[in-house]
Amino acid sequence: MPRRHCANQRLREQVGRWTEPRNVILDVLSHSKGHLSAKEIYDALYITHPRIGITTVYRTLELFLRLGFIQKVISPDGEAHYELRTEGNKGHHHHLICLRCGKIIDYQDFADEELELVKKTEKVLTQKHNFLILYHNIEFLGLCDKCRKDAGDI
Amino acid sequence: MPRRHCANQRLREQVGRWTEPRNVILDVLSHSKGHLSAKEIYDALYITHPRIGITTVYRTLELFLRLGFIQKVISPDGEAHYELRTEGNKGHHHHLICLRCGKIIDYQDFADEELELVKKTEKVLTQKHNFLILYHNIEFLGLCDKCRKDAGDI
DNA sequence: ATTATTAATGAAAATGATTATCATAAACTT
DNA sequence: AAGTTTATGATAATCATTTTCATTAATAAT
Repeated sequence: MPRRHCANQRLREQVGRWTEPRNVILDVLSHSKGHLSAKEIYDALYITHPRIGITTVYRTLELFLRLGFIQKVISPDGEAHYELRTEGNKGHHHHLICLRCGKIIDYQDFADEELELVKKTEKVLTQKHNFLILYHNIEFLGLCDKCRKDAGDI
Repeated sequence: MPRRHCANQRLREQVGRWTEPRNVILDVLSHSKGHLSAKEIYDALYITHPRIGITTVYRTLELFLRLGFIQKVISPDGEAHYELRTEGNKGHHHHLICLRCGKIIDYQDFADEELELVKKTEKVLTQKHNFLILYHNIEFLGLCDKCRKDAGDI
């Protein structure tokens, strides 16, 4: 388990045993900027750790999700992609998703208002629906630069 | 094809033939508030139109999506749900999604700022990434009222 | 340290949503 | 009414994700 987390009692309990596969999978996630699918993680792993099965990748991603280490983004075709969540609000970003090729672009240049608005909205919703909000996704869907050009056949 | 659309030349071309299945599927969508999965639509149909196959449901949803009649929301487990898109901004809403049971709650009480902010953000993003934004999703993920209570076993 | 206990792993099979195939049927055209 | 084209639906294929279960590795107990 990453050093910054192992002091956290609640996490320690949920984690159970911190194993090599978990270590390596976290490593792959932290050394790639993108939003990796389970398959992509498995492939990246396979080079150095061919013994690690894709089942473990799925199980580990589920664990990391529960622990809040990562975030899940589902692309338009329904495939799940995962990315590391950064500490605090540093690195927090939203997504631009291309409906044609599935490309995911991050953007981070929020207006200051954006964060405030989200906070405010969360508060209202929490009260009104008694919903415990853990995180949010904001995504803009459309066509990316490339696909705009060769999108005659949509 | 719904009367308000049949004057639209571009739509007419994309639609081709307006058939009974398409009519019925649109009907199911417009008579339910929720976010229906393909299976749910198929089941609803089956009572009155057992001859309509689930393949047609999928194909028709894809068509409606292309035409902009409906919107696709993918739940945390990756299953797609579809809902009618309303004219203009009436009925525009965002989602609260429960990570445990997958329940989707709509909310519509935006701050006025929300719409403005979205517009502003869209403009910035369009310019910066040359991305054509068609629509956006804002969703808050967490635990719903019910699941908060019996969530001991997460 | 060694053994016992328990949790994590991985191979293989199962699941389940979505897509592709293709022969048939329905809708338009002439 | 006959011919042409498009949509349909049954079936099979695909593909991401889950389940199952025997094996292995990590922690606890001795």
